[in-house]
Amino acid sequence: MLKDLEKALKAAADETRLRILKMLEPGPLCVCQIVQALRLSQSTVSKHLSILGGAGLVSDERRGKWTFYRLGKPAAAESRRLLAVVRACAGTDPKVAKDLQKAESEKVRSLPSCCPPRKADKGVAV
Amino acid sequence: MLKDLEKALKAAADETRLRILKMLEPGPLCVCQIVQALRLSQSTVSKHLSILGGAGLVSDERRGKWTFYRLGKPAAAESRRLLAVVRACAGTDPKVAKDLQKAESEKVRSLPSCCPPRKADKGVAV
DNA sequence: TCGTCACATCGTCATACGACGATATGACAG
DNA sequence: CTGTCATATCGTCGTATGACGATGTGACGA
Repeated sequence: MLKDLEKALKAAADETRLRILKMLEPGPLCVCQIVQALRLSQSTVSKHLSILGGAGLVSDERRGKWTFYRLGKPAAAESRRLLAVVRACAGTDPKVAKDLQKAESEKVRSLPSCCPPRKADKGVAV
Repeated sequence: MLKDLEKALKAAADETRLRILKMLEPGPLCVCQIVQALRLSQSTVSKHLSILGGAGLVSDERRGKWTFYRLGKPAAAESRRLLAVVRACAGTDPKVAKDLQKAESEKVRSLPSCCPPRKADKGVAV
């Protein structure tokens, strides 16, 4: 349907959400890490993630108190195509590079408290 | 740049503009034909076309009094990719089908007055 | 030159969207 | 149970966006 395509495009058509998508390309992140990297309020980030999720561009996985987001797993055909467009573009954008860097450092810093290894858990795909 | 990608996505992320892009897939149309098919005011359609043009998703060609629009010729890599996504999606949407039909009939009806064959013009790619 | 036609641009209005702080929810620690 | 932490949701505010009618512009035809 046309409306679905519009929804997916609208979800992606926002700088903040594009930055989030770019941050998730290397792998999943939990909300607090994204908040730290973007330096936006938690409520704002949460809402953006909700919008991305509603469009099938990301999916979430609850892990205890934390929620990890990754690039769309359920991925309808259109979402996957759209993600491919995002992946192929703006790869060298300075803001994106900085976000990735921050996310990486936040990942390292928050790992001990944020991602305690659980039994039967072979690492959190850092 | 991230902003360019955002601009292209924002341009495409609107139902009316998606309908226009879908209408242009079979071939160029002039503004009046699009207006008739969409049943929107001329100013509204013109603005949408301007937005699409600014994002490189369509290009215009003046032909006397008329302006024909076609899917983005200058097409930066990202625009071309995005158009491919649009092309691949919502192909069976009922609204799109109806638009195409209307555009086709408008094309036929307006052809004599709208697209007078000019010397050294091998047809207007109807 | 004057009027008309096709289209672009401007000004305005109602609605949509993104930002935030405040608050609700749900999982764990004590 | 109670408190705390990580997220989600709600209410609000300022700005962006899409719709329209009115008007400007440039290319014809009389």
